[in-house]
Amino acid sequence: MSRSVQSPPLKPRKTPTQPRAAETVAAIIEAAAQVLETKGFQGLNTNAVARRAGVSIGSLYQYFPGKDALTIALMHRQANQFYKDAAAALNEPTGEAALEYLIAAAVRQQLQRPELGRLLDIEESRPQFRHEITSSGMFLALLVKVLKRNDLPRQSHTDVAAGDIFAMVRGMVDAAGERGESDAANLRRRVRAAVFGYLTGTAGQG
Amino acid sequence: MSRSVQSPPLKPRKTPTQPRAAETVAAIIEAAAQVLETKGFQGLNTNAVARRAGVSIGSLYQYFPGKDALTIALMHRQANQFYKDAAAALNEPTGEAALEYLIAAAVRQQLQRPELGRLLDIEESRPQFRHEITSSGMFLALLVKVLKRNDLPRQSHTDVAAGDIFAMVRGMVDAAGERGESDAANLRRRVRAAVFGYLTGTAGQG
Amino acid sequence: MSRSVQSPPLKPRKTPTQPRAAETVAAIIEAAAQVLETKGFQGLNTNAVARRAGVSIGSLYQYFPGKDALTIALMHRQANQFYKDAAAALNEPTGEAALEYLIAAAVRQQLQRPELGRLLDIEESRPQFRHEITSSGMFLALLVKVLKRNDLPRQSHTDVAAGDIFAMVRGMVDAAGERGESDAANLRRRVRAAVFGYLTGTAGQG
Amino acid sequence: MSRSVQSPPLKPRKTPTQPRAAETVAAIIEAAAQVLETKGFQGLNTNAVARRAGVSIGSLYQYFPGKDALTIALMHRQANQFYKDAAAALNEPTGEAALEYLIAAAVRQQLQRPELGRLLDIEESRPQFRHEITSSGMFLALLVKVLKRNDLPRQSHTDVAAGDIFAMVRGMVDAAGERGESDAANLRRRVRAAVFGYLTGTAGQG
DNA sequence: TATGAATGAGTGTTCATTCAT
DNA sequence: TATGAATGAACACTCATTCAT
Repeated sequence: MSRSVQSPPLKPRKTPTQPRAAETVAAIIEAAAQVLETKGFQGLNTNAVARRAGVSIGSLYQYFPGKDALTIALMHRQANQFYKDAAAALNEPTGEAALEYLIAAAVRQQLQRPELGRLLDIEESRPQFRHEITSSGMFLALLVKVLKRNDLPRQSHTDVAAGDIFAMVRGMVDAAGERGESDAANLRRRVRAAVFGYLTGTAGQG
Repeated sequence: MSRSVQSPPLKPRKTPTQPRAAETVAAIIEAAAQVLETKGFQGLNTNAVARRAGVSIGSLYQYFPGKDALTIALMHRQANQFYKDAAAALNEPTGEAALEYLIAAAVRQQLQRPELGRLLDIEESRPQFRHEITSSGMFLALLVKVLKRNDLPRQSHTDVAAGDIFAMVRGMVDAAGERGESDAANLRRRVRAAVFGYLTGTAGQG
Repeated sequence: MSRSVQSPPLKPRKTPTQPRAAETVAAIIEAAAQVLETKGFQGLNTNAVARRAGVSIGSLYQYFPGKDALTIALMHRQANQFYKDAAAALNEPTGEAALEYLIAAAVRQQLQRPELGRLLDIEESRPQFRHEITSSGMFLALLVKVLKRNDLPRQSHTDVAAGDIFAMVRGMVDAAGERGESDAANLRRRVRAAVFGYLTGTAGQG
Repeated sequence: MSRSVQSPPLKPRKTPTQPRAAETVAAIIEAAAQVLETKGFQGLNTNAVARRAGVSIGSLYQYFPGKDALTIALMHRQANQFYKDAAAALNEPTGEAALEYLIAAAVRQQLQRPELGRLLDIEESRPQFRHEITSSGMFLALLVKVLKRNDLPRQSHTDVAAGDIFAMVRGMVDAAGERGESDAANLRRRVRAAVFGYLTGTAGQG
């Protein structure tokens, strides 16, 4: 029939109760990740995802009300994964250690599946997705907390600094992943240099 | 017919010699820019561009062999514009001044049409476009030259440093544009802090 | 991508200027009529209509923004056709003659393409179509005018009477068409009996 | 799997003997009625019916071999209900009283659940359902009997008259329901005027 | 050369129906 | 027997591209 008048649904359609269903959902999300990695945005279509997941297109729509909801689910999965790792930063004794941990977590996440991370970073900026839970959102939130620690150079506008640092880090790790870098330690060192250099250079200004 | 299976042509179909044709080409490219800015990737389609340019879809295809060629032409236009401004950096007496100039040029370019710049930065990473002349390419090339100046902290791998700095700067200015920042001086100052902090922090390592 | 957030468009997409386009539009509408007649509501799909019209699905969507718009165009075509015939009723000297003319026009319209008329009568009651110009709407509007003539039995509520008569006539001619009746004169006579019987029976009450 | 290519089964799959099953069947049919009333034809799908009935889709298919069978069951339920009321018309002493009773029953039925009645009237005309037991069928059958009574104006073709009257009445009560009328007495009066007016007007002709 | 009508492969989504558990 | 996960044909609609005029 005609198009829906409703705004497109973004939330999962049903929470799978049976284990089989949970497997299906996970398989679909992972398939989406793989399609995105290998075929890019253009190749990411619901039929391709269903095919790669080894399920029918109908099954995909049992659990995701639309293509966007699928993308969001993937974002959430990545955000969760990142958060599990990165949240430990808050346990570090010093701000410096916490910030280093956060950088390390970002590098780890990115070098694990570089293309996926890069493309999801791009997706996150689409208006439809602005308010979703994302790895970037997690990163930024943790960053704001860490930057308020005493031992780090005091910023006049913590949120601006957090935004800048987030953007720098994301830019650098995305680019590194795109170039095929795999030496995490090396990348970590360079990102640290940029971040701490920024903090020192902006301290007290503003 | 259907979309070509062959690798589609990316070069302009004809170089317009008559002034009338040149105007048409320019109008189409600007229309593409406006559609991209206002409607995003999804809204960027050849019919919409032709309509906004005030030409028929047939005319568009007279000058551009396909959608990608149009995008590339837009990239080239922006790259040229940027280069005209940024190339003057090489005339600066010191490396520091040159680098500052380059940063300023990047900030200028970005704050002028933030969404356009941001979206084109994304487009540039698509495999089809990897080898095209882009603002980013210009920026990176100039950066490599500038970083070799004597007065800047020596980097063990100039190209890596250039890549990092380029990524940082792009990340920061794109994010600033996305947030709607318009204070160029302020942004410039923060980017400078990041860049020089990075250079200092990485100098001699590696 | 995802579904439109707009309410579905019901108006024609472009008014054809070239004669070729006008032909195409007419062919599509007639094809819709034929598909509806032969396959019913369930068989009325855009692909089938395009196929029967001998045009591509793309052409159909050049002129009609959606399936509903196509149905509406068909309704309008039938309404126009009916109105051209039925409006002459107002020229009749007496109310009785006018009413008879109107009935005759309704019978003519219905026996010409009975199934089409019947199915469109049903379609007209769908909420999406309630405010469109339809044969029924034309009929009802003319009826209201005619019933106010002096020589017809005065009704306490002209609009109610018009509604009733309209419903009776439509019910009878639809049913006759469904049964395959083709004797217009006979049907006309029976409808007349019902209508004038009603008018006499309700006159002055209310 | 896909929709059957065979002519689908229309009869209930099993006659429920256990009271529990009978309840389930009744719940499903009532759910179908409610979905039809609230969502129209478009919203009437087996999953929605099962959900509203509070049973699984699998259970629905235990009792009904397909969607059409469900619709038919609903038609039969309404036909039975109508018949229980309307059959008493045959007990009336005069044809006139019988006919009035029949009209009253039709009005009652319609004003009780107007939208349901209207939509089922439409469904009944679909080829798949032409030979099913329906309220309309019951009405028509009773009408034929009543019209043969002596005291009513003799019709040269009783079946044609019955068809006409049935169509008039159905048209009027459906339209009244659609308009939201609830004054049964008033509607009854107008329908009576139409019916008796018709009988008088056609008497002896033919 | 310019126009815009026409094309059709491709994509998102629905829903009747099946069947393993 | 009841459940609900899974299926896939079918259908609405888009958009890059071609070509007759």
